[in-house]
Amino acid sequence: MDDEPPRPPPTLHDVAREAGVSYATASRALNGSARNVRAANVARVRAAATRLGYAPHLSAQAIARGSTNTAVLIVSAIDDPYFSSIAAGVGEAAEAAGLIVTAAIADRSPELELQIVRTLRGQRPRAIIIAGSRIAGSRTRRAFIDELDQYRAAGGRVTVISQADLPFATLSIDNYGGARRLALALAGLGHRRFGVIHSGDHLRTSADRRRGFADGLREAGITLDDRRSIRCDFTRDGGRRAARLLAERGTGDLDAVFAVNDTMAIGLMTGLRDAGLRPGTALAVAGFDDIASAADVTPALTSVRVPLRDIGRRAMEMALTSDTTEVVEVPTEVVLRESTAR
Amino acid sequence: MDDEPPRPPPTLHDVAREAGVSYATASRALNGSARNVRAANVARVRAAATRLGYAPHLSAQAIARGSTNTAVLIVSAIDDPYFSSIAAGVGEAAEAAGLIVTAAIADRSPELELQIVRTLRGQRPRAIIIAGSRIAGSRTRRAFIDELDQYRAAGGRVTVISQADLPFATLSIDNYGGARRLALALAGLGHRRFGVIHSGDHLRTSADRRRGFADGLREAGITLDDRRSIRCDFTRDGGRRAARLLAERGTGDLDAVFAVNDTMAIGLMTGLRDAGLRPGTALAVAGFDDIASAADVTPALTSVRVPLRDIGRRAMEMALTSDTTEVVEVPTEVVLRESTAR
DNA sequence: TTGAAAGCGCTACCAG
DNA sequence: CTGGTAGCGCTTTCAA
Repeated sequence: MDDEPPRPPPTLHDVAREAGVSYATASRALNGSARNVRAANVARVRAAATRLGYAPHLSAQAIARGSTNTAVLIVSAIDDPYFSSIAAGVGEAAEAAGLIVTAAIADRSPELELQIVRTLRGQRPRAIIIAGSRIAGSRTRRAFIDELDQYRAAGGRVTVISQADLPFATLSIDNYGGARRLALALAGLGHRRFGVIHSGDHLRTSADRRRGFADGLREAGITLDDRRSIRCDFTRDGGRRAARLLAERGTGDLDAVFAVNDTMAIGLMTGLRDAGLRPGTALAVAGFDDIASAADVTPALTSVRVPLRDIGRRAMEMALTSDTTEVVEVPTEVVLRESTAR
Repeated sequence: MDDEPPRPPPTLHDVAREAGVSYATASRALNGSARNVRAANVARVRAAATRLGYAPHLSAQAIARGSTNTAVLIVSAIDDPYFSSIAAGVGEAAEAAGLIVTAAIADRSPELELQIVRTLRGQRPRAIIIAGSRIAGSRTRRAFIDELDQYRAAGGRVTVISQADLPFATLSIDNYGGARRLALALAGLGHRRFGVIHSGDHLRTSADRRRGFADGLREAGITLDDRRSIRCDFTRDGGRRAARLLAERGTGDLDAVFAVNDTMAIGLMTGLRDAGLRPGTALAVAGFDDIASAADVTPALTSVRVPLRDIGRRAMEMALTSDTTEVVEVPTEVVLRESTAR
């Protein structure tokens, strides 16, 4: 019933006519330097715009001005506390800067991610923020860098989160150091026989955390036996699956497990419980990221704090200000809770 | 060191020249109907584009074509499992439809939300999806509806999630019914003296769930005493604060608490524990939404399942297909777990 | 302070 | 199949 043929939205032209002024004046009054327009006219134009429900065509503005008010954020998954916290920070900073955020989810493959960057570059955004990437060692790496270089050559800003191996401004999370200190702390608590739940070394974050953990243990005189590691998805369900495997193979040779992120660790805890093993008692568990849920599970999860929201905010700010390809190291902090021995 | 003056990105013109064909041919080969171009030329143009790192200016395309490939998603907070799950679904469907998603976070005020809709309408998106809104009873309501009506009059699609009181296509979550059935189930388990943790009735979702819960109890012959209700933020920390208040005033008159969403319920559980009260034992707790964490806390949280990701996906699909302002009711399902009596 | 008009990068129509 | 060109909605000189 409401199916009238779409009537095109009013243009600046319509507003000008309605207000009885010229096109140029209307433009100035609405979106330009209104101070160069007689007050009465400004009012007239504003009124006409409201009456008509005028909303400036952002694409037309972009093309005429030669610039946009857009920023692009690329994440691997938005329903993951790690990324959604970062996204919240990015959104906060974007709002402060008057930018609109376009979010892309690149959860499948490096190819898709490359494709996304290429497309989104076409938006001519002011900044591109890459949080979490599968590109690291992949075949697409070169093309990816080229794409972003081209973007930067045209005046675009790139900030990468956590991936210090790309030649762009980077907010580098100290994954290695955090994991290393976590290992030392756990050894200090008396844990000796460790397992690691990780996602394979193609995910840079997983690789760095695993390496840091192993090195920390080594410093404490403990050797990490790779046969006690389990590789699974970087997700809650990955963690659960790992728990099942662990339960099947028996946990007699373990007294603590480090999962390379909290989401996995929490899934692991639930999975252990399903298998009749009490996490924190039968087997200590530690994660990484210190997402909000870490403090809400029982026993509360030992983790390594990463100021994710803050990182998102700073990534946006860096993109907007820094000229260089500087690398800023974000410190991480071990947070001991009940899931590991006291 | 890398600070050369930005060289403007290559245009189609550059590509055409590089390929030795006309502007029009280049356009056709790249973004138009390539089948109307001799294969050799297509190849030449593609090669030139790659060589130059050409990416079509999306705004220019939008303006020339008169349409975009954009969809807009408005949420109240992205770092909240409720919204991020919906966002994941929206993203999934958007990708399938070849759309780019612009996400706006409207966490402050109805005014800001109105402002956002107005701005984003300027993007001329194909669809606007509103998930969670503070507009419901507010003063801005009329202006908000006008804004969206204008958008729709120009051929835009609007889908609202959960807010069945706006005159747009709606994916209505059965908040009332779910809460009502939850109340009946809890009464069936033997719980008698209930408290409710809510966020005030200006948040439609909170109001509906509270009302449904009260009505369900009434059917079971139980009267909900409003003095046992606590109003707090719609967040985890809101729930924690409620727990503190509850602990202070004493929980002697309660044997179960319903928090109007899981995030609050989980914060409540943590807060109770901090106060030395064992949730699920001293006091039963139930939530709403059945977010992933609900199954991961201990005791596992009784809740009402809402298929959030699915809702996001369907919202996008509805926006793209449905012509009408139909209202689709999404059923919810009570999930009993250990946080309530067995 | 105003209006006219030249673009911005691209699509699509019209001739050839 | 190809090239020329008139717009798309807006900003921003340039003159008046």
